[in-house]
Amino acid sequence: MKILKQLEQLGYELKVRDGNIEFKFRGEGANDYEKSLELLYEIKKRKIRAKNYLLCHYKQYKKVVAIDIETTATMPQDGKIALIAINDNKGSKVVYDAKEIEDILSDVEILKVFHNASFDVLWFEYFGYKVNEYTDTMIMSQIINNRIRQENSLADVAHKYLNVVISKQLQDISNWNGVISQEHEEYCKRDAEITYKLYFILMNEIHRLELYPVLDREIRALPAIIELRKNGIKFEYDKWYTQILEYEKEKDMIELEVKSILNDQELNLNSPIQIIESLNKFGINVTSSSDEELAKFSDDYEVIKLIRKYKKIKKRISSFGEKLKEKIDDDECIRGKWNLIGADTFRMTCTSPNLQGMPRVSKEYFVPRNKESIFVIADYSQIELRVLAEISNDELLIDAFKNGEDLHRKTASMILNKDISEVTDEERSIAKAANFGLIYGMTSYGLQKKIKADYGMEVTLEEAEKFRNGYFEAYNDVLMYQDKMLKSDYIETLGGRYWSKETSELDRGSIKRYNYPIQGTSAEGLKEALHLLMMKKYKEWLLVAVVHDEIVLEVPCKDEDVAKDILSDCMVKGMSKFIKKVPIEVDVKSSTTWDKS
DNA sequence: GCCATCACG
DNA sequence: ACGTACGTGATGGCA
Repeated sequence: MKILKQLEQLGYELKVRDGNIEFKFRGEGANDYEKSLELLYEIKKRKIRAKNYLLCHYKQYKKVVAIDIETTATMPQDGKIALIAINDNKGSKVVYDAKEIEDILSDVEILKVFHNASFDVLWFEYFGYKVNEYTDTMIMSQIINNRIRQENSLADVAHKYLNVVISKQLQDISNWNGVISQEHEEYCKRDAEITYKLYFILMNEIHRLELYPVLDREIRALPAIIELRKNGIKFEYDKWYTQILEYEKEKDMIELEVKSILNDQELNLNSPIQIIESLNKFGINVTSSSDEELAKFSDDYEVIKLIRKYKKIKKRISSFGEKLKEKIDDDECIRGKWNLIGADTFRMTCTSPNLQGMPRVSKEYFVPRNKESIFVIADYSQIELRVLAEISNDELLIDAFKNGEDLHRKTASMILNKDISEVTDEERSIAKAANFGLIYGMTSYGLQKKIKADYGMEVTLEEAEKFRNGYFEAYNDVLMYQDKMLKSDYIETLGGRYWSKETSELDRGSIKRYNYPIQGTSAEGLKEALHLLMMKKYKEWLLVAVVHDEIVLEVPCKDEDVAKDILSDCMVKGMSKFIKKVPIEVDVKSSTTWDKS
């Protein structure tokens, strides 16, 4: 038991429970993480059943290495791996061919550390090298600092924790010119060394802040991100383009019409300032050119309807027209740059292009890459409202979901004090706007505007106010939840993330505090689901898109039914890790396009 | 480079 | 009296 003694000295508390030895870092003491890993590996070798729920759960590695690669392009289909540096506690070396480290990459007893693993692992896997057991110092930094888009580059993190300044001079691919110099090798080696050092420092921080479960979940979700980047999704651009040309014609016609009605030939309909000016001159007192503002005048002026339509079509053409062509690879697939932690709430994001924001009308042009395959598409039913039910503990909300009621209809019936069967479709629409808006702090004025913009329905400010009051009278615990969030010093998700004085604080009194636990928990449940899916899916199934509450798989037609079962099962199980008080429901279907229909 | 706007959830 | 639901990414105008 000498080893256990040593672990105790390193700051770990030992407990024997159910025949297992559990370790927990006390938060003080030496906590030499590198040494602890060695000791734990010794224990594992001697077949002592040891379970360390904080350190690494069941994972103990015989060795840790950090790896950094330099590539000739940003995406693997456009280039190759030019240089690989690998570092362990004995120093670093450089190799040019991934083949030389193939055994290390696949060894499940060696932990590979990358800074931004989804980049490096994507490249290795694209060229046929399996990478088992890896982790990511960039993700650790994002989790520790609760900052997502800034200060997480290797240079930033190195500066913060190692107090070293590293130059980015050689980082730009365009400076490489295909020639690798001694300088490049040193640069690459240095990055691997820094990554190695950072791993142990950041791991200590993760334990100290009790964020290991959060890290573990993000790391387990990484393979899904790599899949998304690797696979891409097929897009029938030529067909979409003929549609775009139609939109173009329509847009030009509307533009002429608007100009003639407003008697303003110089008007640029893309300029908010000019629209406001021109409309004011015409006698319509808009204060902004946003759709919500224009909606107020839509019933009274034909020209407003035209402008609203123009803006919609213009958006499609400018953001999703010819610009998409350059994003399409030789195999007709679009590969977005998916980010695992893109939002402050830890939602995923996607850029160039943003595949999470494709317009509904374009979805029917996204198709499986061959005739023998089909999309299996699943999405959570009203997930944020279910998370709200769990967190707020609101009995009415919980009952509604337990009984499988139509929540919007129920909300309308509660507020209007009438039987569910008597609720009209219009009333249901208002309740729907209320359900989605009020939980994040919408005012009665905002509700009024939203109802007009989305459904074209007029309600007075008094009616909206009455609706709002009625909502919180009915769902009283939601009001309690919001009040608690405004005042609390500590805001948390159900998956273990938190905002506090020590990590990062959310503005006191800010209504975005309502949203963070809900959107954050939903994102955590989705990542748990993605992990399960990656374990359970057949290897020929392709993960092609993930949009916050929706997962799209591309599977051989013969697997259609089993894929539906597995996908919805994983989604339910993943989210149910956190949501216990209400059932999780998933709508699943198969389709020859991404169209929801 | 920032702002307003609008695509998605 | 004032401003008025959260989280993103991409675009065009404007300075």
